[in-house]
Amino acid sequence: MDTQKQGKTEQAIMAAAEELFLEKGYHLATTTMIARKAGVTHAMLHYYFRTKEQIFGQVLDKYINEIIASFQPVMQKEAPFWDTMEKGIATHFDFLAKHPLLPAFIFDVVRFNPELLESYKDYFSKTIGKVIEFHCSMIQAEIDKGNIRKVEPIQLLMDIAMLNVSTFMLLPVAGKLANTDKETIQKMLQSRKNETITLIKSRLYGN
Amino acid sequence: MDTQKQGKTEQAIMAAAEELFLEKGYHLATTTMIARKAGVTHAMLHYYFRTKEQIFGQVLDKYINEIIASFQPVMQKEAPFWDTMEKGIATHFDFLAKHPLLPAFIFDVVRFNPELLESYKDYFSKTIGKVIEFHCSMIQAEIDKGNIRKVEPIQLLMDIAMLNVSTFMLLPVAGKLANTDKETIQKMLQSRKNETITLIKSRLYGN
DNA sequence: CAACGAATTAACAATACTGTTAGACAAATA
DNA sequence: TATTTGTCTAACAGTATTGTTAATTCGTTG
Repeated sequence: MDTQKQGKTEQAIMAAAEELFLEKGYHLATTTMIARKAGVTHAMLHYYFRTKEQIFGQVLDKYINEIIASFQPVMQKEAPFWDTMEKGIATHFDFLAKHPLLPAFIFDVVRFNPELLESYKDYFSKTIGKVIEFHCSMIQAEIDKGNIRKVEPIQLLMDIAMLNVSTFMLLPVAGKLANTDKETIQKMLQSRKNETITLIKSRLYGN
Repeated sequence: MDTQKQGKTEQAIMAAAEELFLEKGYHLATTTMIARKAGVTHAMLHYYFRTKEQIFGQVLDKYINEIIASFQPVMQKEAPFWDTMEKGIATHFDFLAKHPLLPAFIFDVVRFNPELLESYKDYFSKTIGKVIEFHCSMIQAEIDKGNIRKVEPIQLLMDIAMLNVSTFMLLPVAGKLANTDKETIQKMLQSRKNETITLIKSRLYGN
């Protein structure tokens, strides 16, 4: 809300909080660590943000808005069906590539601080919900026209979301389990975009 | 290793630890909570298991062995290619259905206690690694025979793993974000098995 | 029954974390 | 210059956590 010009200290705390909360989640990122990373005493954190939950709430708010914003540019009706789908998949993928820690962050919140999400639920259904419905009816229409194979639209969207999210959330984990070096993982990540697009295309067109 | 007949108390602690570690991960499941759930004082936990890390290690060990065991029955060479693939997907899916919290548990360990996994890495490549290689060469052979479309075998296996794991790890989270009731989610979960099989089949055969 | 060992408890120690507060300091303001 | 205001620090309080230990109970066995 009041993200205008904060003082240097406040900004430093906020930046440190963002990094640490994304990396470690709510409980494992302590106010003391955040303060140390920001180069101030932990009293400053409480001075500016009152409580840990407050500052976490601000970080959460920022990223939820980013997520929701990232869903918007996908909906333009004029483009041909498959172009829209492909662009949707790619946009979703690219957003995740820019924020690879975000899925785990949200996952943690759902798991351990679900009450913090209550206030966003209306917001969700009015934004992301709309995007899902848009795509579902678009897919259904294309089925009705006989242009693609019969699929459950919501299942197809889940396929896409799962493949994209797991690419950034699970693939690196599997990589660590298998002792894969970072460059290899990076290359794998990149190759996933086309793989997902191809997979979904096969499902719809069988080629 | 010595999972023979433990005393009642030891078993109760172990059972409570399993539940809580799976539900909350290493850091958020406290020894005090585990003890309370087991109906004993927390001193008993230290009496039987010495440290929190020890008891966590035992839980981890148990589940890693279950995971590895679950990969084994998939490899029988005689069956036709697609039967083997389909059975592999279904087996993987069914195992996850039986242990829906396991992916998040392992995810947590990789994130927050990676040192505990070091000792398993050899074991991994000698078991799961073998299964992956087996399937990769099986897929490659089928491509060479011209029976299926050209795919990167490892990508296909990642598709399967991602789709199955996300079904149990991410779908319920999405459900909570969207306020979906439990029965609906349960039905969605079940429908995912066929969806994944169909999706992979399309990719390989285009029908 | 006596005695030994295992199981259990309650109390304690040490540490870490969140949050508060009194006071110091500095810069703008009157 | 004197005052006020916002910033910052150091110290503290309160709680929760992991782990220890001395004392106690309980069961088994000689």
